[in-house]
Amino acid sequence: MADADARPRLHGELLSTSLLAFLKNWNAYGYQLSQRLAEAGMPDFDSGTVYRTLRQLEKTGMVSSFWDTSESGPARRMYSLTKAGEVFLSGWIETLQNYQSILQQALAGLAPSVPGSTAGPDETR
Amino acid sequence: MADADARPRLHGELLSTSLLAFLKNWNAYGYQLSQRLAEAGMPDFDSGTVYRTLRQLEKTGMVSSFWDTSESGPARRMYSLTKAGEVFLSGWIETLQNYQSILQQALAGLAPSVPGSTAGPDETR
DNA sequence: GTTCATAGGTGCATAATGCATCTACAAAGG
DNA sequence: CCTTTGTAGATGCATTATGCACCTATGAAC
Repeated sequence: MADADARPRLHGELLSTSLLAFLKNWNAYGYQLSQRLAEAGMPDFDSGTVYRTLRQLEKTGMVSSFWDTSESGPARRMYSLTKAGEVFLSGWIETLQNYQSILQQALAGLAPSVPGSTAGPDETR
Repeated sequence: MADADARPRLHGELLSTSLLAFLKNWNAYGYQLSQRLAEAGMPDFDSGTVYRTLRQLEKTGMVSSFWDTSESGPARRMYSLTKAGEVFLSGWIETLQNYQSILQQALAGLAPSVPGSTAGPDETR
Protein backbone atom coordinates (compact mmCIF):
# COMPACT_ATOMS: atom_id res chain seq x y z
CA MET A 1 0.00 0.00 0.00
CA ALA A 2 0.86 3.66 -0.04
CA ASP A 3 4.01 4.31 1.91
CA ALA A 4 4.59 7.67 3.52
CA ASP A 5 7.07 8.79 0.87
CA ALA A 6 5.93 6.55 -1.97
CA ARG A 7 4.74 7.98 -5.22
CA PRO A 8 1.46 6.63 -6.51
CA ARG A 9 1.67 4.04 -9.23
CA LEU A 10 -0.58 2.66 -11.86
CA HIS A 11 -1.74 -0.84 -11.20
CA GLY A 12 -4.84 -2.89 -10.70
CA GLU A 13 -7.86 -1.41 -12.40
CA LEU A 14 -5.86 1.62 -13.47
CA LEU A 15 -3.37 -0.53 -15.32
CA SER A 16 -5.99 -2.82 -16.86
CA THR A 17 -8.09 0.04 -18.13
CA SER A 18 -5.11 1.97 -19.43
CA LEU A 19 -4.16 -1.07 -21.47
CA LEU A 20 -7.69 -1.51 -22.76
CA ALA A 21 -7.85 2.16 -23.69
CA PHE A 22 -4.59 1.95 -25.61
CA LEU A 23 -6.03 -0.96 -27.56
CA LYS A 24 -9.21 0.88 -28.42
CA ASN A 25 -8.03 2.13 -31.80
CA TRP A 26 -4.73 0.37 -32.29
CA ASN A 27 -3.56 -3.15 -31.82
CA ALA A 28 -0.34 -3.47 -29.94
CA TYR A 29 1.94 -5.87 -28.10
CA GLY A 30 3.09 -5.94 -24.50
CA TYR A 31 6.51 -4.40 -24.83
CA GLN A 32 5.03 -1.53 -26.78
CA LEU A 33 2.26 -0.92 -24.27
CA SER A 34 4.76 -1.11 -21.47
CA GLN A 35 6.84 1.61 -23.09
CA ARG A 36 3.87 3.76 -23.93
CA LEU A 37 2.76 3.77 -20.30
CA ALA A 38 6.22 4.82 -19.26
CA GLU A 39 6.23 7.64 -21.77
CA ALA A 40 2.77 8.70 -20.65
CA GLY A 41 4.22 9.67 -17.30
CA MET A 42 4.29 6.46 -15.27
CA PRO A 43 7.96 5.58 -15.31
CA ASP A 44 8.28 3.08 -12.49
CA PHE A 45 6.18 0.00 -12.87
CA ASP A 46 6.88 -3.61 -13.50
CA SER A 47 6.88 -5.03 -17.02
CA GLY A 48 6.15 -8.50 -15.66
CA THR A 49 2.93 -7.12 -14.24
CA VAL A 50 2.01 -5.68 -17.62
CA TYR A 51 2.54 -9.00 -19.38
CA ARG A 52 0.60 -10.87 -16.73
CA THR A 53 -2.21 -8.34 -16.76
CA LEU A 54 -2.55 -8.70 -20.51
CA ARG A 55 -2.77 -12.48 -20.23
CA GLN A 56 -5.35 -12.03 -17.51
CA LEU A 57 -7.37 -9.68 -19.67
CA GLU A 58 -7.27 -12.28 -22.38
CA LYS A 59 -8.43 -15.00 -20.00
CA THR A 60 -11.47 -12.91 -19.13
CA GLY A 61 -12.22 -12.13 -22.76
CA MET A 62 -11.36 -8.41 -22.77
CA VAL A 63 -8.67 -8.80 -25.40
CA SER A 64 -7.54 -11.41 -27.87
CA SER A 65 -4.05 -12.13 -29.12
CA PHE A 66 -1.96 -13.93 -31.69
CA TRP A 67 1.73 -14.40 -32.30
CA ASP A 68 3.09 -11.94 -34.80
CA THR A 69 6.21 -13.20 -36.55
CA SER A 70 5.97 -10.88 -39.52
CA GLU A 71 8.73 -8.59 -38.31
CA SER A 72 12.28 -9.57 -37.63
CA GLY A 73 13.37 -10.12 -34.05
CA PRO A 74 11.58 -11.94 -31.24
CA ALA A 75 7.98 -12.87 -31.90
CA ARG A 76 5.40 -10.44 -30.60
CA ARG A 77 2.10 -11.26 -29.06
CA MET A 78 -0.30 -8.83 -30.69
CA TYR A 79 -3.36 -7.84 -28.72
CA SER A 80 -6.63 -6.36 -29.81
CA LEU A 81 -9.67 -5.24 -27.88
CA THR A 82 -12.74 -7.48 -27.99
CA LYS A 83 -16.38 -6.41 -27.90
CA ALA A 84 -16.51 -7.40 -24.23
CA GLY A 85 -13.46 -5.26 -23.63
CA GLU A 86 -15.16 -2.26 -25.16
CA VAL A 87 -18.22 -2.79 -23.01
CA PHE A 88 -16.13 -3.09 -19.90
CA LEU A 89 -14.21 0.03 -20.81
CA SER A 90 -17.45 1.99 -21.15
CA GLY A 91 -18.60 0.73 -17.76
CA TRP A 92 -15.30 1.79 -16.34
CA ILE A 93 -15.68 5.33 -17.66
CA GLU A 94 -18.89 5.63 -15.66
CA THR A 95 -17.29 4.25 -12.53
CA LEU A 96 -14.44 6.65 -12.99
CA GLN A 97 -16.80 9.58 -13.25
CA ASN A 98 -18.35 8.54 -9.97
CA TYR A 99 -14.92 8.34 -8.46
CA GLN A 100 -13.98 11.74 -9.83
CA SER A 101 -17.09 13.27 -8.40
CA ILE A 102 -16.34 11.73 -5.02
CA LEU A 103 -12.87 13.14 -5.15
CA GLN A 104 -13.89 16.58 -6.30
CA GLN A 105 -16.75 16.99 -3.89
CA ALA A 106 -14.56 15.88 -1.05
CA LEU A 107 -11.68 18.12 -2.04
CA ALA A 108 -13.94 21.09 -2.60
CA GLY A 109 -14.99 20.72 0.99
CA LEU A 110 -18.63 20.20 0.15
CA ALA A 111 -20.86 18.73 2.80
CA PRO A 112 -21.24 14.97 2.56
CA SER A 113 -24.71 14.01 1.44
CA VAL A 114 -25.49 12.12 4.61
CA PRO A 115 -28.24 13.44 6.88
CA GLY A 116 -27.15 13.65 10.48
CA SER A 117 -23.49 13.73 9.55
CA THR A 118 -21.12 15.73 11.65
CA ALA A 119 -21.01 19.48 11.18
CA GLY A 120 -18.37 21.46 9.29
CA PRO A 121 -14.69 21.31 8.54
CA ASP A 122 -12.35 20.66 11.45
CA GLU A 123 -15.30 19.79 13.55
CA THR A 124 -13.45 17.55 15.95
CA ARG A 125 -10.05 19.16 15.78
CA MET B 1 -9.55 -9.22 -12.03
CA ALA B 2 -12.20 -8.00 -14.36
CA ASP B 3 -14.59 -10.76 -15.30
CA ALA B 4 -16.45 -10.65 -18.57
CA ASP B 5 -19.71 -9.59 -16.97
CA ALA B 6 -18.33 -8.03 -13.79
CA ARG B 7 -18.94 -4.42 -12.96
CA PRO B 8 -15.89 -2.40 -11.98
CA ARG B 9 -15.36 -1.84 -8.29
CA LEU B 10 -13.48 0.58 -6.16
CA HIS B 11 -10.49 -0.89 -4.47
CA GLY B 12 -6.77 -0.53 -4.15
CA GLU B 13 -5.61 2.99 -4.83
CA LEU B 14 -9.12 4.05 -5.77
CA LEU B 15 -10.44 3.02 -2.40
CA SER B 16 -7.53 4.46 -0.43
CA THR B 17 -7.69 7.81 -2.14
CA SER B 18 -11.47 8.02 -1.87
CA LEU B 19 -11.13 7.54 1.85
CA LEU B 20 -8.40 10.13 2.11
CA ALA B 21 -10.49 12.57 0.09
CA PHE B 22 -13.50 12.07 2.34
CA LEU B 23 -11.30 12.86 5.30
CA LYS B 24 -9.95 16.03 3.77
CA ASN B 25 -12.46 18.34 5.41
CA TRP B 26 -14.29 16.11 7.83
CA ASN B 27 -13.23 13.52 10.30
CA ALA B 28 -15.14 10.31 10.10
CA TYR B 29 -15.22 6.68 11.17
CA GLY B 30 -15.16 3.49 9.16
CA TYR B 31 -18.82 2.60 9.14
CA GLN B 32 -19.67 6.10 8.02
CA LEU B 33 -17.11 6.10 5.23
CA SER B 34 -18.28 2.70 4.15
CA GLN B 35 -21.83 3.97 3.81
CA ARG B 36 -20.80 7.15 2.09
CA LEU B 37 -18.98 5.21 -0.57
CA ALA B 38 -22.05 3.08 -1.13
CA GLU B 39 -24.23 6.16 -1.46
CA ALA B 40 -21.73 7.72 -3.82
CA GLY B 41 -22.53 5.02 -6.33
CA MET B 42 -20.35 2.06 -5.38
CA PRO B 43 -22.85 -0.29 -3.81
CA ASP B 44 -21.02 -3.59 -3.82
CA PHE B 45 -17.78 -3.59 -1.93
CA ASP B 46 -16.56 -5.20 1.21
CA SER B 47 -16.71 -3.38 4.54
CA GLY B 48 -13.92 -5.56 5.90
CA THR B 49 -11.71 -4.18 3.16
CA VAL B 50 -12.62 -0.63 4.14
CA TYR B 51 -11.73 -1.21 7.78
CA ARG B 52 -8.48 -2.91 6.86
CA THR B 53 -7.58 -0.21 4.37
CA LEU B 54 -8.10 2.45 7.03
CA ARG B 55 -5.82 0.62 9.46
CA GLN B 56 -3.28 0.30 6.67
CA LEU B 57 -3.48 4.00 5.92
CA GLU B 58 -2.87 4.67 9.58
CA LYS B 59 0.13 2.36 9.63
CA THR B 60 1.67 4.33 6.78
CA GLY B 61 0.92 7.65 8.44
CA MET B 62 -1.75 8.92 6.06
CA VAL B 63 -4.41 9.13 8.74
CA SER B 64 -4.57 9.06 12.52
CA SER B 65 -7.33 7.74 14.73
CA PHE B 66 -8.73 7.59 18.24
CA TRP B 67 -11.62 5.82 19.91
CA ASP B 68 -14.67 8.01 20.16
CA THR B 69 -16.97 7.00 22.99
CA SER B 70 -18.77 10.32 23.25
CA GLU B 71 -21.90 9.08 21.52
CA SER B 72 -24.08 6.26 22.68
CA GLY B 73 -23.75 2.89 20.97
CA PRO B 74 -20.63 0.98 19.97
CA ALA B 75 -17.37 2.90 20.14
CA ARG B 76 -16.23 4.50 16.93
CA ARG B 77 -12.73 4.80 15.64
CA MET B 78 -12.52 8.37 14.39
CA TYR B 79 -10.07 9.06 11.62
CA SER B 80 -8.50 12.28 10.45
CA LEU B 81 -6.16 13.09 7.62
CA THR B 82 -2.53 13.77 8.47
CA LYS B 83 -0.16 16.14 6.74
CA ALA B 84 1.44 13.18 4.97
CA GLY B 85 -1.99 12.12 3.86
CA GLU B 86 -2.64 15.51 2.30
CA VAL B 87 0.66 15.40 0.48
CA PHE B 88 -0.04 11.94 -0.82
CA LEU B 89 -3.49 13.00 -1.94
CA SER B 90 -2.04 15.89 -3.92
CA GLY B 91 0.43 13.56 -5.58
CA TRP B 92 -2.42 11.26 -6.43
CA ILE B 93 -4.34 14.04 -8.14
CA GLU B 94 -1.42 14.53 -10.48
CA THR B 95 -1.14 10.84 -11.22
CA LEU B 96 -4.83 10.73 -11.85
CA GLN B 97 -4.60 13.56 -14.35
CA ASN B 98 -1.93 11.62 -16.20
CA TYR B 99 -4.19 8.62 -16.18
CA GLN B 100 -7.14 10.64 -17.41
CA SER B 101 -5.12 12.03 -20.26
CA ILE B 102 -4.00 8.53 -21.22
CA LEU B 103 -7.59 7.41 -21.23
CA GLN B 104 -8.92 10.37 -23.13
CA GLN B 105 -6.21 10.40 -25.76
CA ALA B 106 -6.63 6.68 -26.30
CA LEU B 107 -10.40 6.88 -26.48
CA ALA B 108 -10.33 9.87 -28.80
CA GLY B 109 -8.35 7.74 -31.18
CA LEU B 110 -5.34 10.01 -31.20
CA ALA B 111 -2.09 8.65 -32.52
CA PRO B 112 0.18 7.24 -29.81
CA SER B 113 3.22 9.41 -29.31
CA VAL B 114 5.63 6.69 -30.30
CA PRO B 115 7.76 7.17 -33.40
CA GLY B 116 7.66 4.16 -35.65
CA SER B 117 4.42 2.96 -34.16
CA THR B 118 1.92 1.16 -36.32
CA ALA B 119 -0.24 3.22 -38.62
CA GLY B 120 -3.88 4.12 -38.11
CA PRO B 121 -6.96 2.66 -36.49
CA ASP B 122 -7.80 -0.94 -37.32
CA GLU B 123 -4.44 -1.28 -38.92
CA THR B 124 -4.14 -5.02 -38.47
CA ARG B 125 -7.82 -5.94 -38.58
C1' DG C 1 -35.36 -11.57 26.63
C1' DT C 2 -35.02 -11.37 21.73
C1' DT C 3 -34.33 -8.89 17.63
C1' DC C 4 -32.38 -5.26 14.92
C1' DA C 5 -29.15 -1.62 13.53
C1' DT C 6 -24.73 0.10 14.53
C1' DA C 7 -19.58 -0.47 14.71
C1' DG C 8 -15.49 -2.87 14.17
C1' DG C 9 -12.94 -6.73 13.47
C1' DT C 10 -10.57 -11.58 12.09
C1' DG C 11 -9.47 -16.24 9.56
C1' DC C 12 -8.76 -18.27 5.51
C1' DA C 13 -8.35 -19.20 0.72
C1' DT C 14 -7.39 -16.91 -3.41
C1' DA C 15 -5.60 -13.24 -6.33
C1' DA C 16 -2.36 -9.56 -7.39
C1' DT C 17 2.25 -7.41 -7.07
C1' DG C 18 7.43 -6.45 -7.08
C1' DC C 19 11.71 -8.20 -7.81
C1' DA C 20 14.91 -11.06 -9.73
C1' DT C 21 15.88 -14.15 -13.15
C1' DC C 22 15.40 -16.73 -17.53
C1' DT C 23 14.83 -17.91 -22.63
C1' DA C 24 15.20 -16.39 -27.24
C1' DC C 25 15.99 -13.54 -31.58
C1' DA C 26 18.75 -10.44 -34.28
C1' DA C 27 22.08 -6.70 -35.22
C1' DA C 28 26.61 -4.72 -34.44
C1' DG C 29 31.42 -4.84 -33.11
C1' DG C 30 35.65 -6.83 -32.38
C1' DC D 1 33.42 -16.73 -34.14
C1' DC D 2 32.13 -14.73 -29.88
C1' DT D 3 30.34 -11.16 -26.99
C1' DT D 4 27.40 -7.37 -26.13
C1' DT D 5 23.16 -4.74 -26.60
C1' DG D 6 18.28 -4.12 -27.42
C1' DT D 7 13.97 -6.31 -28.15
C1' DA D 8 10.11 -9.41 -26.48
C1' DG D 9 7.93 -12.28 -23.31
C1' DA D 10 7.62 -15.04 -19.37
C1' DT D 11 8.04 -17.39 -14.57
C1' DG D 12 9.33 -18.41 -9.35
C1' DC D 13 8.87 -16.77 -5.06
C1' DA D 14 7.84 -14.01 -1.16
C1' DT D 15 4.79 -10.49 0.23
C1' DT D 16 0.55 -8.06 0.22
C1' DA D 17 -4.37 -7.32 -0.93
C1' DT D 18 -8.97 -8.97 -1.45
C1' DG D 19 -13.64 -11.37 -0.89
C1' DC D 20 -16.36 -13.99 1.86
C1' DA D 21 -17.92 -15.69 5.92
C1' DC D 22 -18.16 -15.20 10.52
C1' DC D 23 -17.55 -13.12 15.23
C1' DT D 24 -17.86 -9.65 19.32
C1' DA D 25 -20.18 -5.89 21.40
C1' DT D 26 -23.43 -1.78 22.42
C1' DG D 27 -27.88 0.02 22.85
C1' DA D 28 -32.79 0.79 21.34
C1' DA D 29 -37.17 -1.18 20.25
C1' DC D 30 -40.45 -4.89 20.79
